[in-house]
Amino acid sequence: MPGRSGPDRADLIADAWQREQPGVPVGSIGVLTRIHQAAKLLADQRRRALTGIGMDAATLDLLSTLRRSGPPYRLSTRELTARCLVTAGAITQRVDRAEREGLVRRLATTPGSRTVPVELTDRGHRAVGDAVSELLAYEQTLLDDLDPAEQEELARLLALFLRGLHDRAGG
Amino acid sequence: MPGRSGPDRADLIADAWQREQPGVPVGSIGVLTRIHQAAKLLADQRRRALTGIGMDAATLDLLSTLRRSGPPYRLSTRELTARCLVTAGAITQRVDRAEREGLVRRLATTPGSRTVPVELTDRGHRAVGDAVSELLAYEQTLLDDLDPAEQEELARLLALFLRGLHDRAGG
DNA sequence: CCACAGACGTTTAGCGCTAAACGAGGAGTG
DNA sequence: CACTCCTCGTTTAGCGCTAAACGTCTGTGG
Repeated sequence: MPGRSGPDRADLIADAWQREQPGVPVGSIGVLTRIHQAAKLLADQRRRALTGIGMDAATLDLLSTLRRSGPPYRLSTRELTARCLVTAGAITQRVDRAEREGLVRRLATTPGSRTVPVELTDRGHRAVGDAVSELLAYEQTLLDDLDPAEQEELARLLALFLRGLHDRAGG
Repeated sequence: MPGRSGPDRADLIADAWQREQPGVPVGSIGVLTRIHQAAKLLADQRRRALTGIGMDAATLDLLSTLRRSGPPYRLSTRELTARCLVTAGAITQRVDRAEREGLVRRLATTPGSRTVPVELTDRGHRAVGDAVSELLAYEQTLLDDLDPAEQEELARLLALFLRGLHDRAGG
C-alpha cells in the first residue's frame, strides 16, 4: 500500500467545517492546527521527561538561556524577558522560584542603572548541563520518522513561516 | 540579495549550545524549537484576537468541537477529552465555565450509562459560528508569506511528524 | 531645581491546565 | 448474590502564565 496515510486529526477538522459550515476558509487548518497539536504533544512529553529528573520546562528555559549566553552566565531581567518570549512578570516569578532552589541569584543593581542582573549559580550550572544533554538526546529520537532531508526542509519552512509571524507581531 | 536570511532564534540557540557545550546533540532544535516558538506566537495572537470579541481559546475549542460534530451538537465528556487533547479535569472545568455563560448544557445521563452528554445551546451555536469564521479568516493571513506549494509541503511534513509523535505517545 | 515622562522590575488577580485522589455506578466472575 | 474491577466524571492542590496596576529610579526640559 504505497503512500498509506489516512486523514489525520487536522484533515478531519477541516472536512468537518467544510461539511458543517460551507464557505468557511479552512486553508489555514492544515498548518496551524498541526503546529498547535505538535507543540501540545511535545510539551506534554517534555513535562513528563523533566518531572522524572526533578525539573520543569519553565525553570529549564530560564537556566538554559543563562547557560547559553556564555560566561559570566548573567543576564538582566529585561534580556531574559526578550529571550524567553514570556512577560516580565513571568520572569520575576521564574527567578523567584529558581532563587529559592539555589539555581540562580540576583545581584545588586550597579549604581546608575536599574537593571537587575541574574546569575547562574554553580548548582544551577550543573543542573542545566545534565538536563539539557539528556533532553536533547531524547528529543532527537522524536524526529526519527523523518529522514535528514525532510527534517531540513521542515526546519526551513518553519523558519520562513516564523519570520513572517515575527514581523507581524514585533514590528 | 537573493536568499536573504540571516540566522533566526533557533539557529542562534543551536550555535550557542555548540559553542558552550560541544558534543551536545543539537539536531532536534531546528524543528522542535521552531514548533514551540510558532505555537507560542500563534497562541498569543489568538488570545488577543479572541479577547476582542469576548471569547477565549479554551471555550472556543470546546464549542468548536461540539459544533463540528454536527447535529445534535452533543458529545460525552469522554469524547470531548479525547478530541480536545486535554485531561478530563480540564473538560469538567471548561464545561462548568461555558455552562455558567449559557453556551452549553449538561443533559441527564441516560439509564444504563454513566456518560454525561454535553450539548451546544442556541446561544453557543451562534457564538461559535461568529468566532470561528472571523478567526479562520484572520489566521489565513498569517500564512501569506508562504506560497500555496510551500503551505502544502509544510502541512505534509507536519502531518508526517505528528504521525510518529502520536504513535509514540498513544500506543 | 523641580516636574514629568519613560524604562525597569515587582506585585496581584484571575485564568487554565495537570496530576492525583476520590466517588459512584455498571459489568464480570465465583 | 457478593466481590472485585473498571470506567466515567468531578474535585482539589498547586503550577505557570498574562495583563494591568504599581513603585521606583533615571534622565530631560522648562
